[in-house]
Amino acid sequence: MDTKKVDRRVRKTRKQLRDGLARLMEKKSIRDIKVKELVEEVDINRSTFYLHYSDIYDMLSKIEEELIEEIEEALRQYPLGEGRKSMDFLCRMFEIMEENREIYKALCGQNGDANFVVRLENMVGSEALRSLATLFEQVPKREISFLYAYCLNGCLGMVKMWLIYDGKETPEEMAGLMVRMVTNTLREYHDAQEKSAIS
Amino acid sequence: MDTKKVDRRVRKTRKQLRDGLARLMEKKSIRDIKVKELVEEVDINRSTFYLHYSDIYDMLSKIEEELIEEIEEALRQYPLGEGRKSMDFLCRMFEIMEENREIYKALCGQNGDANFVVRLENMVGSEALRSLATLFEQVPKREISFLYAYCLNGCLGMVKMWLIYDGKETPEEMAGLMVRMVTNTLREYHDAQEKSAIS
DNA sequence: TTATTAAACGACACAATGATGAAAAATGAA
DNA sequence: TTCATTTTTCATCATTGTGTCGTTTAATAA
Repeated sequence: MDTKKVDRRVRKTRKQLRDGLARLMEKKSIRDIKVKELVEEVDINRSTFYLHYSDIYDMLSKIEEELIEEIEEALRQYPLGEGRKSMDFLCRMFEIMEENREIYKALCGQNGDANFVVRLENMVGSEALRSLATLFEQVPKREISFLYAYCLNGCLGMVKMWLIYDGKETPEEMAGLMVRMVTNTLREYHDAQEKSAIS
Repeated sequence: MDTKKVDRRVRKTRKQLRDGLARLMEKKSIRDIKVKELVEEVDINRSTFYLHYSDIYDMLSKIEEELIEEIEEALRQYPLGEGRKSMDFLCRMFEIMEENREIYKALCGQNGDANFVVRLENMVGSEALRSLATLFEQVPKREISFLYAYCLNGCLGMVKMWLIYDGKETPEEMAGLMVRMVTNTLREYHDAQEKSAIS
């Protein structure tokens, strides 16, 4: 990584700002966190903030970018395909989220950023459910998008629940539970497929 | 209703402001809509805005309040219980959302308000899934909250999909599809229940 | 040690906010 | 229609946060 190449001072201030933002987001909505407030929280000159970000939302979106990137890397590492691979990815995803639980909690919670959730959804969704593509062939065209939305948002709901209520479940347990949920939802179509395979 | 009791001027300005906000929200995120901008959009004096709302977010939350209230009324009208009642409520809910599709789209979409979605979720969720309480008895305690989160967020995902992509499905079709999805998800537990009833 | 780079500092014009009091306009009730 | 009431408008003001700059100070990598 180019992590080592960045000036220590830059690393330090970015970390301070990021931690400070997470701290402030626990207390209040991002909508009324001011640049001035943040730099006072972490005791950094306001000019310095503008050296790194153009405003609070720019900063937020750059943090989100890093988080998304981390998940994308996991997707590359465990390219989805057959069952086992999906589990591996999901486990890794929950691990990543556990490591950054505070910021994920803030972003996915009540005062969170709907945009971030949508981005997560699109990225994971388009990949994660691709492995179930064959199942979807049995679904009537008109229903596909709703079935897709149902499963995807359902999974995201589980993630949110786990994040926000500080769930003690291990990444493995969560991944297993999630796969079971989706499997149940798709069983109807799965059964139909088996039937048509027999006849 | 006290709708008639409010001064015509007040009704007029509130409506202007509300429509103007919806118009602005199509173009940009609520986060950078300014009071000044809104009052210029609808050609109303800035002081007048402050006569009604303390700021843009106060205005938004009051609009949300009205929307929530409308759904709550539907819940009172069709108190959930057994199957048929749930369908009636869901149909009515989709009707309400269809009538206000633009504002719902804005609030539930990418630039939407996470807080509003959470409120919808809590209200509908706590009521709508109560009717399935008996089914949930069969679910292991540890899994209940995740099953709940999965179903609830899955349903919400369907709603969002329908709103955002201007789904042409009728409220009845959507309600039916939604019930089917949840039923499928719960089938595993439902079957277990039947088995245990036999043994 | 030294050249480079980042952070701090002070200053600036600017935009939006929120509040105020008084004048003008619209309204509902008689 | 008239009139008292209420809302909206208007001009003004102090306040706060924004974004940008040039300079100085300090930390860093080599």
